[in-house]
Amino acid sequence: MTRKVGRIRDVARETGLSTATISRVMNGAKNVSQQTRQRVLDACSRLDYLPNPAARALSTARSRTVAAIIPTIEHSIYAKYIAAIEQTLAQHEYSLVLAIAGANTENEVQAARKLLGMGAQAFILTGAEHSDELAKLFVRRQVPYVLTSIWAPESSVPVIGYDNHALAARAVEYLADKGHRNIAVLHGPLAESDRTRARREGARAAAQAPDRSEPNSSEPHRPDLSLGFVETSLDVAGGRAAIDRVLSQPNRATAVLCFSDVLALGCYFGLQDAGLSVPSDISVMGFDNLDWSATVVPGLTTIDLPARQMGETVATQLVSTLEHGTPIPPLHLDGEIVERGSVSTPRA
Amino acid sequence: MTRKVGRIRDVARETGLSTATISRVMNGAKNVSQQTRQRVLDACSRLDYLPNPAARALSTARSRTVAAIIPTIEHSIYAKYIAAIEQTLAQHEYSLVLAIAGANTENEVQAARKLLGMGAQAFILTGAEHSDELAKLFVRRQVPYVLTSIWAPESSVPVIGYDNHALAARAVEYLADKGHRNIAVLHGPLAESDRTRARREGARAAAQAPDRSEPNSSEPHRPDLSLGFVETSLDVAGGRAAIDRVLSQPNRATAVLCFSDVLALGCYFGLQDAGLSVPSDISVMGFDNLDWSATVVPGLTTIDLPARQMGETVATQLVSTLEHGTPIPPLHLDGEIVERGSVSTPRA
DNA sequence: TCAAGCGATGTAACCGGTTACATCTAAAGT
DNA sequence: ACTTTAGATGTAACCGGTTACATCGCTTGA
Repeated sequence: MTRKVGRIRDVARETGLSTATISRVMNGAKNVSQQTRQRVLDACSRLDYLPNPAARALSTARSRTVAAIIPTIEHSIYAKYIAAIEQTLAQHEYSLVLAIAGANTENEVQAARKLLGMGAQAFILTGAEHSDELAKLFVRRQVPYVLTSIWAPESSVPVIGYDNHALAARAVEYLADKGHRNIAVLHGPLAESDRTRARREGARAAAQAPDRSEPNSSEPHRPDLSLGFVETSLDVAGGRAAIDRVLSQPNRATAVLCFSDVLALGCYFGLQDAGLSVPSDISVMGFDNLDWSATVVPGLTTIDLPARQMGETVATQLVSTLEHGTPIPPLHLDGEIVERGSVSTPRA
Repeated sequence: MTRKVGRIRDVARETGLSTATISRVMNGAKNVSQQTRQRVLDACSRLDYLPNPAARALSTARSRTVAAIIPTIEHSIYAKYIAAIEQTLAQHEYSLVLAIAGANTENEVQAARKLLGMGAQAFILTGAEHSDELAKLFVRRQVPYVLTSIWAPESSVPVIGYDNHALAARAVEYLADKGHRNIAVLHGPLAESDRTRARREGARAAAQAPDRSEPNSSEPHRPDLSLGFVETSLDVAGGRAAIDRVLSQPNRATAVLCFSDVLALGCYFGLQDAGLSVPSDISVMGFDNLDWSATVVPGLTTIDLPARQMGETVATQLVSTLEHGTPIPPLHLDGEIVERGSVSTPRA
């Protein structure tokens, strides 16, 4: 039985060179004659040689692997983000190893251990809330990691993301500016996501902020703003169930702010069922700007989260830390309101 | 400067044992005394020792890593599938490395090369169409791989998936049984997906099949069935654009079969815009059974694809090949029509 | 003509585990 | 009492690369 796969020695034998030279060619070292290089490359393709990654990783102490631990992949916003990370890493010849940990911080630690034991050189986490043990694990091993999808400039760990608190506040202000005074806020399970909690706090803060309008303005004062929060499951069905609760409340909201476009889609169908139309009967605003939110009828006014950009940035930064030791600066990515047809001024 | 991370030697020194014994404990070999085992485990946690994966992979020639190359992740159906793979692999202490190759077979070969060069021990591919070079690569290295999301029992490579041709045919038959004779079929780019082409062929075959109904039945004959295909982009916007084309045709279809729920959602909004209602004016049928398809109004009648089950099965099979050399049998997973409210008999 | 310098290549130690084989001890069998 | 056997542990070769250092030959300048 012959060897399954060529080793560097085979290439060395084939070319009559030493393994050192082969290695130099494979790694693009410059001090190899053009002629030798070509001879080696020919032999490599003839033998279908590919360097053994484990051996390479062992002697260089580098695996070219980055790990991401995410709560779930079954949410388009994460999918977009993961795709961006993967593509960017691929450009640098790095691979992405994925772990899906749910919202459980214990799972996360276990996943991290597994991924470390698989050779991950850096970690991408989501959100602010993690087990202390996780941080210890990374620090002890000097593994770089970054927190994403949040913004916390004061954090001692690099953070790359958007400010959920501020964006939610901006959304509330936007609705208030449109004249809404009674706003229902729909969101996913609070216990599972610090980002959701940050958004909720941001919305609350905006509602309680002093009026920004001109002192003598005839506009009603912002402090009149009343917010009702509804917690539901983070999917279309959750949005649909939640809107029913909103509609059954005595003093009905004139606008619904959903902390995910997915919830907003659920609202659309719930409202359609109830015979109400958006935005003339009730305004709906989303969060995420998923790819379909421009297509629904009416187009969904929402907050565009820079998911793709976040993925690219994180990957780029991590690669440059790994290659050159560059420290990772905290990076704030801005979201923006994209106005479409689902929000109007409330009817008189 | 002290060592960053403990090595097996450190544990050996700490416990006064040899590295062989430590290794035995780490790998759960049975011929170690209970007492020694405990001593080692204590030392490991004291030193925060984790075996170096590269060293381990090098000497065992096993990386505990499985690669999946998928066309895109930004499609819920893939997300579900990937999640299932990851979870199943995790249960067996394997990791998933992901590459997103688009529809390009050249990309795929490159990705495979990269993943091999990263230590992937097995591959999960999507669809039937791949570069010959890819197969050569795997065969030469004796890397097991399986084709998914399709069904091709005669294939020489293990296949685990559903039969796109048959399912599409079943969908057409279902609509025909409901009385539809003029059906529009919406699908994504043909060039990008052999699965789409298989579905299209299946639909065509069903339309041309001899009538299955009773010889003396008063039902019109199946051969009267007329099918119109519309190619569009595989997203909600594509569905919406396509339905406009369908509506503008002279002899309007009474039912629209979408080869993805995502397209169906686009149809819903397009039809809403056109003032038509589902299913009384026109029936809509999907493909995928995404999580929201039960929630839209009316509920979407669609074909449930066993994405989760497929992911679990593939992962399980691959692990057992890697661990015990079990050959992978071709596995056919069935989809099923889930009836909801979006299809009715055409109006007289 | 010769030393210095440089580019191309070879030698061999090393990365951190695994494991076949050797060794040792103590219990069991005769 | 003496061999056999089995269980626990140690020794050291090996996995397949990388790379510091050594070597060699040729060019260059004094």
